[in-house]
Amino acid sequence: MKKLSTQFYLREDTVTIARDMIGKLIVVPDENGKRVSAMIVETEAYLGEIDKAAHSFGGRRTNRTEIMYAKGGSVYIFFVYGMYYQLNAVVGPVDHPHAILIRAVEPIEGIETIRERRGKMSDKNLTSGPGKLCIAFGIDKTFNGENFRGKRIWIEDHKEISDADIESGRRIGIDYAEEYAEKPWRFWLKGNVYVSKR
DNA sequence: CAAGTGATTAGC
DNA sequence: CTAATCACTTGC
Repeated sequence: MKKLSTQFYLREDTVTIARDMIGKLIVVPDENGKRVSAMIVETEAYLGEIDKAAHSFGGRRTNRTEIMYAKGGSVYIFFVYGMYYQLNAVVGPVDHPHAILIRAVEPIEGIETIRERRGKMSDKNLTSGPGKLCIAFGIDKTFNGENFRGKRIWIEDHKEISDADIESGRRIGIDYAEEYAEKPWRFWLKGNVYVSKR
């Protein structure tokens, strides 16, 4: 399968990109170069300047958010709650600080490696949340600033998903964002068991 | 259901 | 400098 084009990430309609990422395959080779991959089943769009839930709201530009201002296709990793990393794809042109949070994936290749990294955990809990999938892929702060067409991590075409199989709704864990907390900018694959609970 | 954990940020 | 907050997970 082939890596998604730069063009895919450079579009300015962040919500559409979030929807289009459902069904794509994330690949992160392990320490031996073996493919570990998973299909994206849940995403959330964060619309930079205008979105109170986004780290870059109001054009906020700090060490952490700097990478959101880079070119679409860049990898944005941040750390929350003192223990977990979150994987995001920066989208849009330079100085357009939008990003897509990858919230849940379904393991496809290298499941044994994923099970090992996750410890004694039921299969359904392997990658069904943004912090979980980072552990499953071995993603940490050093991935921040990488590119989704690079060697450590990339996204490939995998499966076409029709609109009938996609649901959308409000985003999770951003109740502080007032009117933006209600925006239906979360997308998931209908009925998939790896979609995060809550 | 609530604790845990530490980077990040805003506010002095 | 200090204190509050946080795009979550797990084990009780």
